[in-house]
Amino acid sequence: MITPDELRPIALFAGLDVSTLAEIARAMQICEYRAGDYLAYEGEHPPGILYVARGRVRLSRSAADGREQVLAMIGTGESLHAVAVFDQRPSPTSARAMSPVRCLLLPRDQLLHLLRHHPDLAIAALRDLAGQLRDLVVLVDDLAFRSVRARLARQLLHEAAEGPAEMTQQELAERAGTVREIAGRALRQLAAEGIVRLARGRVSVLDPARLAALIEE
Amino acid sequence: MITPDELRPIALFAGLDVSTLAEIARAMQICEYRAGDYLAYEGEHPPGILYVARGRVRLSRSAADGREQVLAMIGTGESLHAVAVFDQRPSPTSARAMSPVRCLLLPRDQLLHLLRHHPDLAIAALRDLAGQLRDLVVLVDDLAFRSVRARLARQLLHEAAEGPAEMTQQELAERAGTVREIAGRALRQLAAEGIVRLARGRVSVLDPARLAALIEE
DNA sequence: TCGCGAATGTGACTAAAGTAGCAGATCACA
DNA sequence: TGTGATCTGCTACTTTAGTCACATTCGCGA
Repeated sequence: MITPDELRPIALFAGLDVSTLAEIARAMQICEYRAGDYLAYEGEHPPGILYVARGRVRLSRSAADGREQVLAMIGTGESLHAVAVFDQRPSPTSARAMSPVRCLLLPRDQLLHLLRHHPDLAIAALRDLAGQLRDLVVLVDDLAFRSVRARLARQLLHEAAEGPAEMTQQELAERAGTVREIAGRALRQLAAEGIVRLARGRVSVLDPARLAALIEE
Repeated sequence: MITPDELRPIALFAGLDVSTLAEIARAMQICEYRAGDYLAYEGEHPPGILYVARGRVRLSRSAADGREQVLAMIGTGESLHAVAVFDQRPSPTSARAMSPVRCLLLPRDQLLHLLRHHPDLAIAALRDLAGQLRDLVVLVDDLAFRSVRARLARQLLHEAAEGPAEMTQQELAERAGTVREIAGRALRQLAAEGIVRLARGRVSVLDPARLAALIEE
């Protein structure tokens, strides 16, 4: 059983009254995943929207030859599967838990029912999708115009905003849309320039300002 | 003055009753543009959603060095500016008329008012945004995994579905996310292989099947 | 503390795409 | 009809990123 309190971290539901929250809570189911589990694969038809209550999920798209491009990292309070649920076509992305993940599933029918009776919720959902669209435009911009070095800089700034980024060079490479060797070389150069410090499974940003400047070539 | 009839081509409004259509029509304003005009630039705050009633609009994103990546071509019945209108941040894209364009502007306030009172409209808008998101995922996939040749093949198939594609190599290059010289080379090779025929300002597809095969490497 | 697996470091090579520069073709329109 | 602008063709060169094949290092549990 889900309590309305558990809906609090989900931005979409902020500002709803208690009885509506209770109604939503009743419609939802809990899904738990271990780190590494796939929540869903490309091409599937998800049963409803998933809201992440705890943990981080990686949305990605894979090529025939096994390469993988990370599209977004979904954190607490954010949603998954909106695209496929709203247009009722196969999901364009795979989703994988990068840590232990707790999700709340809102089945499609119940979602539509809620949207019909709570216009503010629909408008909040529109804002949410608009944000996802904006993020993807930035990704396209990155892939079309920027070098690996610049993309790495963006990832590092984003990931190491507070405290060092705890991730392998492999993972960092995939987020930046490149391969391990290239990411490693770029990182070592950044380290040589005194912009970052490297350790096994960790990158610390020493000079955020210069890193930010690198994003714009 | 806009008549409800003019709203017919806009898929989003299909299925609404006549009085609602009249209400929407009253709230809208007509905007006309000549081929080549910019409807809006990156970073602006659009006053509302634009629906294309006639013509084609190119959404693009430009780099500091002048390169341009086409994000989408918007045709009759489709919408513009949804992202910025819903999340109230600067528009992430520029929009340019590629032919004489007639648009209907629905100001933000009126849009929100309509959405609040017509839940089906909100759900249709969510479906619309979901479709845009799906298209962008395909674009990311293209940029991350496919060669210029494959991207060109996709553009050609899409654009020359019926009749030859009437566009310059420059325009084709921008849609495929590359530069003129590279697109030209790839086109000449396709021509040598008998897959397309080239003429000034025009590309005819001779062998759609082989072209389709090229998309998957 | 041994050893294994994961993570990282490196160099040589290849491929793809972008850059530069210019010539020739074609079109629109004065 | 000619003339400037636009579009296209072509070659040589540079850069960036990806591939391959190993060597090395580190951390942790047996």
